[in-house]
Amino acid sequence: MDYEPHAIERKWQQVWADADAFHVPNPVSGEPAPERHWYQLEMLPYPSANGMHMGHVLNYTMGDVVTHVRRRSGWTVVRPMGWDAFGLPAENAAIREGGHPREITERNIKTIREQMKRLGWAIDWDREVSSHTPDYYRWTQWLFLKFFEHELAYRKEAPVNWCPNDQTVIANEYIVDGHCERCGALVELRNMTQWFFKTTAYADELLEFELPEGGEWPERTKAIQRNWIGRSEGAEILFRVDELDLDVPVFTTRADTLFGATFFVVAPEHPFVEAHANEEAKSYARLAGARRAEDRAAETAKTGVFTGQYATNPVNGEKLPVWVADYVLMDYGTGAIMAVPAHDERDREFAEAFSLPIVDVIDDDGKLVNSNGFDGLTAMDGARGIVSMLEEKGRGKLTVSYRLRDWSFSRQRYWGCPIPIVYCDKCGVVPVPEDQLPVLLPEIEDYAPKGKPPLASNEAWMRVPCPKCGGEARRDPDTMDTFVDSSWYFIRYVDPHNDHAPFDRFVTDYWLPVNQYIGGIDHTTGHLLYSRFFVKALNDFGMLGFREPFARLFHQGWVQMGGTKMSKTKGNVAGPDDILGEYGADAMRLYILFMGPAGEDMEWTESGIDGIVRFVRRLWRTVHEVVERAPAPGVREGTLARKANETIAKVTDDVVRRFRFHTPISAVMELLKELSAAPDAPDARFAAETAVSLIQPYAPHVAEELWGVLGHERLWEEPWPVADESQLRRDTIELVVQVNGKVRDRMTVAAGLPEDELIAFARASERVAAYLNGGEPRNVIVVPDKLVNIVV
RNA sequence: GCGGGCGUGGCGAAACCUGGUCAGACGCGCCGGUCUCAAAAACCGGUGUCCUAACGGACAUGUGGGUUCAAAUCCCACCGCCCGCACCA
Repeated sequence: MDYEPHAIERKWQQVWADADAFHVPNPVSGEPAPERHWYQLEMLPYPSANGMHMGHVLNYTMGDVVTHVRRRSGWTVVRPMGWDAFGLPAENAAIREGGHPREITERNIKTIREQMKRLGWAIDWDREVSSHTPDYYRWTQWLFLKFFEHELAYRKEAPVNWCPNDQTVIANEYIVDGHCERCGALVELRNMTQWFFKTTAYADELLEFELPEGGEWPERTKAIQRNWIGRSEGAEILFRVDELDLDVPVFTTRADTLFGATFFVVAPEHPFVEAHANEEAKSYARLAGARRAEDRAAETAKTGVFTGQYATNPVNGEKLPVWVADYVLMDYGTGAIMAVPAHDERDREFAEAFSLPIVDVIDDDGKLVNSNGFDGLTAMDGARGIVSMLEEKGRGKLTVSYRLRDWSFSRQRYWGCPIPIVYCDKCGVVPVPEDQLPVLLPEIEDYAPKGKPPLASNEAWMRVPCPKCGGEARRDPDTMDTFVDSSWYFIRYVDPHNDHAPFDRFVTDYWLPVNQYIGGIDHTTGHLLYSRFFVKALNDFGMLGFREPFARLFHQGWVQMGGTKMSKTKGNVAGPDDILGEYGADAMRLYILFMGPAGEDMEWTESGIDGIVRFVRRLWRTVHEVVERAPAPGVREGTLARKANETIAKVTDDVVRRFRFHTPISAVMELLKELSAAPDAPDARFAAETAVSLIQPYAPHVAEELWGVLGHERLWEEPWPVADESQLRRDTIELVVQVNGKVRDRMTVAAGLPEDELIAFARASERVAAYLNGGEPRNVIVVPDKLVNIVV
């Protein structure tokens, strides 16, 4: 019988579906639960119009291998799937091509779901959720209300990117070189009232990574998050503007250089400018303030204007001119700095551009000079001394500043989760009561923003009685950032049908935190950080029993084409359909994992697929040959059996401990090579069973079929093989004999010999004798059962 | 500038975690063979570099140094490449 992948794959996919093979029910409260349970999760996909690309195939196949190996090793594994279904691409497609974002999204979901099913992944489809359905976003809204209640969601004015031509807010992704990608107009900043999550309230804890037991995150991911949070310790110091009887605080990490401050700078957006600066400074600030920080930073030359005011240095009473300049950022520190041109590169550039004085206060040995009583101190001691002196006078204190900003999640778009808030002239900001959730996303005709969010044009939807006073009120026309949806999907996954709460505490206590999370490193400062924030907050609300969502984290490498990451705009996207059509799912799955280490970037090429196809055919042919020619089953000793046991040990260790997915395939290839050379050996049947069993997580369809050929059934439930330790031991070993660390001979000797006997063997070697030249060894090193090194 | 990572054949890579078996498993490609009228497929064999007719030998894991009886593997420095952040005071 020939190997026909498509027929086999259809057949087994149907069998698994009929058997509900990968569905895992939730534990029932009060009943004893299985001890070893595992939550296997890969980042949920966005339902793109192009279907899956190879990165998805890699990602989910890896998760699938882990799922199968864990399941068959006695773990209860939950492995759900869902859709990050809101978001801009579908809305833009609707504007461009007509249709409704929902229809577009659901069509895409259907396509990808079918691809996933064709790939035969062991997904518990009963748990499928999609963020755009009312029974999901109802709970997104409910959670938002909890954050609002706890004052972790709040409104404030903040600048957004605004395209003056299209009259719309635009996302960073759609800005190219400071211009609107669509129309080319220069993007401006415009202040709007927006919703924020108070992520900064958790800044210190987000730095901690107190992972659950067995948890491990890549060092680089933690480094990126730490860098993003950007904690720096310094001091806040008050400078007085005597004329105005006003204190203006600055943040500095270099209080030791305070005596070197020669001028003072505030950011263009600093309230000081509008209130106290001269006209020239005000007009400079207005212009600068309308430009995006990225554009401001792109300019190398320093610009700024003197405000006409002077601030007094609290340590020496010197009057420093107050400037406004766009190199000072409003949203870091206090938005004002003391400028020390002698010891700060940016301040120096500015001082040189505007001929401001430069005073050295740190000498070449790093000691303070020109600093009154502090001369001679090290920088650290100087800073400490200066700050404590100021503290006594009430003019300064130690403080910490963060780079992390609160998370702005208002989006002036249609295709997202409505914000369950109404605005009442009498009552102000009023949350929609829980029993009125969900606030349904209404059907509208036109998604194009015209100076206001699309929902704002829907008068019937916007007008709503105030939940508090019953008077006329209006809804919030914005929707939520899709990262809100994905900040808790992994919690909903474990209790997806719950219709009286977002999730049940008993169920989440059982499954969560996620044991193994797999996804792209590009989500480090977005989704991964937001999810950690959500979990910490929900824990503080008493809704969850843990504080970190993901115990182990793994990032797959990029599948690239032409040296760059696949992307639609570059047109270098490859999906699985061609390979699925030509060679089937098993070949696709094996091939994507065989390409190289899953954690490293790889260049997509089909050039190696032949090797995988040959391997599968050879497995097919060999198993059939073994069934015909090998004696009855039962023999588990011999050369092939030893190799089989070694392969079991290797595959298991690689997948479970090392998270390596390509080397196990090599190992099974080796086993198969030896097996195909002796298909009639007494232990051939055991070797064949082992090869089929070990390849099952990678190629479940053909493995299942061959398992049947070998006379068994339900391989997906078959216990994962365990290496027979007694078979791993060898009676003889190859003794390596080195002279001065170079291999000069090797010989087969009995295992377990004492050192002196090994030395005797080594010295008896003629080849070794030739290198010894009759001299006496200075030293002899023996590694039992391995080698003898003779040093002369 | 700050932070993280990677350098091994023609190519993807293995061995690095846990120092020890002439480094290069497994696969691609290439070369040769079997089969065929021929080709493809399939199967078998070869394939780091250099010297040699051969036997055999020398060299070889980005560069330099260190630790060690022994280094691709551990440590340090440098070079090259990649990624993240960045006028963050």
